[in-house]
Amino acid sequence: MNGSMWDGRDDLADVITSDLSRRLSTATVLFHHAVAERLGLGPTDHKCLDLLYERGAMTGSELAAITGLTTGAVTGVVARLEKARHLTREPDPRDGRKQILRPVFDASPEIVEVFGSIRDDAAGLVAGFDDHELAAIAEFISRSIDFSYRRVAIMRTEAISRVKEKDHDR
Amino acid sequence: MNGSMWDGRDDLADVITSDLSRRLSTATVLFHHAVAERLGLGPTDHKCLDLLYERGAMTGSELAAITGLTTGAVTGVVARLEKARHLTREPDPRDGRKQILRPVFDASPEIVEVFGSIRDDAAGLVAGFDDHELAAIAEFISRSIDFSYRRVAIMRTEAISRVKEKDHDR
DNA sequence: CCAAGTAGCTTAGATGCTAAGCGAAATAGG
DNA sequence: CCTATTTCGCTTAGCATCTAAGCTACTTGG
Repeated sequence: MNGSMWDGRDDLADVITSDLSRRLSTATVLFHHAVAERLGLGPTDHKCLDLLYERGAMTGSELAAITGLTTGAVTGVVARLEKARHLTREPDPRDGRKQILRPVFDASPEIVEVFGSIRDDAAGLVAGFDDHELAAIAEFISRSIDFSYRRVAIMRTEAISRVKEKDHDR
Repeated sequence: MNGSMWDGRDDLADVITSDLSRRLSTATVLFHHAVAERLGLGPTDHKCLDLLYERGAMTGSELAAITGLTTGAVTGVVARLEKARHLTREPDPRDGRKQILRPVFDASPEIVEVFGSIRDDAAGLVAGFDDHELAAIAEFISRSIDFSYRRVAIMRTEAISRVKEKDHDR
């Protein structure tokens, strides 16, 4: 239960990939949901907004493709986020069908308060590590990000080829 | 966009806490949701099941406290997970009101297939790191888990003291 | 035994997602 | 230039799931 009783070599690697990463995943999902509630957003809205912050402006159909939502759901997400002033919509000058969704960065005092406090706390995550250790951590996180998106893509394509196989033991 | 062009000391720490952790968070949420869909579960059901796997058997009210769900929502979650054979319910011999929710570990071939493939892929996450680097990574993940649960607890208590302040610009 | 607290379930209402289909705009082919 | 196809975002109907409130059953303390 404490965090400092590992001994072996490959054991530690296994602990990271099997146990720690899984626990971090669950904790992250809970955290993400709590932040969404704190901001008055649903989890889906928060997820979409995060993607807009990370990747910059994009269209609704891109957002649907990344999140796996239908375009109908994205319409609702965009309408709520726009009403709450978290994004703006502009028509694409080169394609009249598209609308460019642009995240609003001049955050409200509400958001500054929440994330300011979080950011201060987050400094403790990297306290005491030297450059070499930080580089290893950064590399691990980068690989984890790639891993997640890679597996999401694989699961989506599997889902397509699996089509419909429902009512399997009702 | 590539993952190997950092130079400074504290810059790297900032990149980890501000940028990389956030991107990992978003990727993790998408991943978690995709796994849930792959298993035929909703995101909430999957989150609860993960908690049961991690922490072992618990009661419904504990699950509600950890996830922030109402007890009514937990009732629905438990009913669905039980029907899908992901958990069993036993009455608590010492308290007739409680029901002990026990996760089922003899997973279906479905689950073995999904997570077997994922586990093989995950081995690449730690490839090439030495013991020292792995220890740093493990420590960082442990801190991140603690961080997430700590901030969730803080946000929940803030939400209580904030009570009702709705309809703020409809 | 009775009062108060706790655990889980039920109900009503609201929200948000999917699936299917629409019109408008861009592209391809003749 | 003109039509056919594709793509984009929106609308609608239906459904799943969450919250809030109240209920019953059980436990605990006087």
